[in-house]
Amino acid sequence: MDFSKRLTHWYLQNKRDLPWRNTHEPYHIWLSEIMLQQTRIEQGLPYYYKFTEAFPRVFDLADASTDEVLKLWQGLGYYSRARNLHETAKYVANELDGKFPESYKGLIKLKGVGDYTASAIASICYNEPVAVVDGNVYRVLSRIFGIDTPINSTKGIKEFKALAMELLDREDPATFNQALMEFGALHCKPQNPACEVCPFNDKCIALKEHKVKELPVKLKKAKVKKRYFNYLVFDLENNKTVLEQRKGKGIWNGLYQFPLVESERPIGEDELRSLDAFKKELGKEDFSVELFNREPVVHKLSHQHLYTCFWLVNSSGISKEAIKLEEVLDYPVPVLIENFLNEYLPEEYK
DNA sequence: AAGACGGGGGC
DNA sequence: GCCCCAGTCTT
Repeated sequence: MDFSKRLTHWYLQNKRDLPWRNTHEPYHIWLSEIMLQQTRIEQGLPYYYKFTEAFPRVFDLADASTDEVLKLWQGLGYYSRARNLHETAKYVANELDGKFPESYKGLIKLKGVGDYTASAIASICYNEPVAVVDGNVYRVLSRIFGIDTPINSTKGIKEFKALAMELLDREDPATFNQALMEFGALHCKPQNPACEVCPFNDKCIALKEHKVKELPVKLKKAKVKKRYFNYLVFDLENNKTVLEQRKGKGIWNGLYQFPLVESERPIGEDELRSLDAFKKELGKEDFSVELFNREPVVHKLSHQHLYTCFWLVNSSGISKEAIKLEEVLDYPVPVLIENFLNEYLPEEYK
């Protein structure tokens, strides 16, 4: 029996019932695919429900404010996805009359849509014969075919895409693509794959050569950097505080946070007061500073660890623009800030 | 070609 | 502590 037949047979018996599997509408497929980039289905699912309820049509998403979109995206990570999502929604709504491009070629021009997502939408919505290659596909194909080319090398990316295209069921690319990914997610898992009961265990090279645990091969990534954040939590009279929007290319672009003073290493109050960045925040103001957390909060991102201190600053006549404390939770903030607010804010604000 | 970009979960 | 997750964009 050929590859596609075996795979599809497995899929029809084992597939999960997911909300985006009950539609071919490009808006919903696109939404789910953007959300699921580098994201587990269990983590993305609640967000899919939130977005489809808040924005039933692409026009609704286009009409929202960026802050509104980011607030709903809060906690899902990789926030450039949310900004690109919003920009593409506005483009599709306003320039394309609400209709998504109907081919891989057209789709891949959209912001936030790369080879994987364009292939997924084109195959699922329009039955275009283009193969998806996500983390699941790399793992399944590298094992069954015994391919040790690094999956994050230029050569590997081309090689796996070509193999997936070759295997693709041209009659039903939508089912084939989803079946291959679902098989990787549920059966040919990173750890403890179910090789004993695998439909491919008679031909899997990795199983035959005892290389299941070595495949796929991936080039190692840069090591984690440590950073030291000092947030100035202005505890202004009348229950107000100060938030600033992060700008630029770094993490959390577009999200809000307390005024930040970054340091080279952990510091105490005297050192904090001596930093130029701190003086810039609090020039000639009359203020007191009190450390909120005895031990730094360690917030771990995949590429950096943030050692964070929250300093409660009591300042009179501050020149910064303050917002009411009850409005703080309306702003999109990093999980690090949200966690602090949940500890710090009085109950009546939650 | 190599980094940057989040947060959560498995072991 | 390290790896992975329905990847994309920038440098």
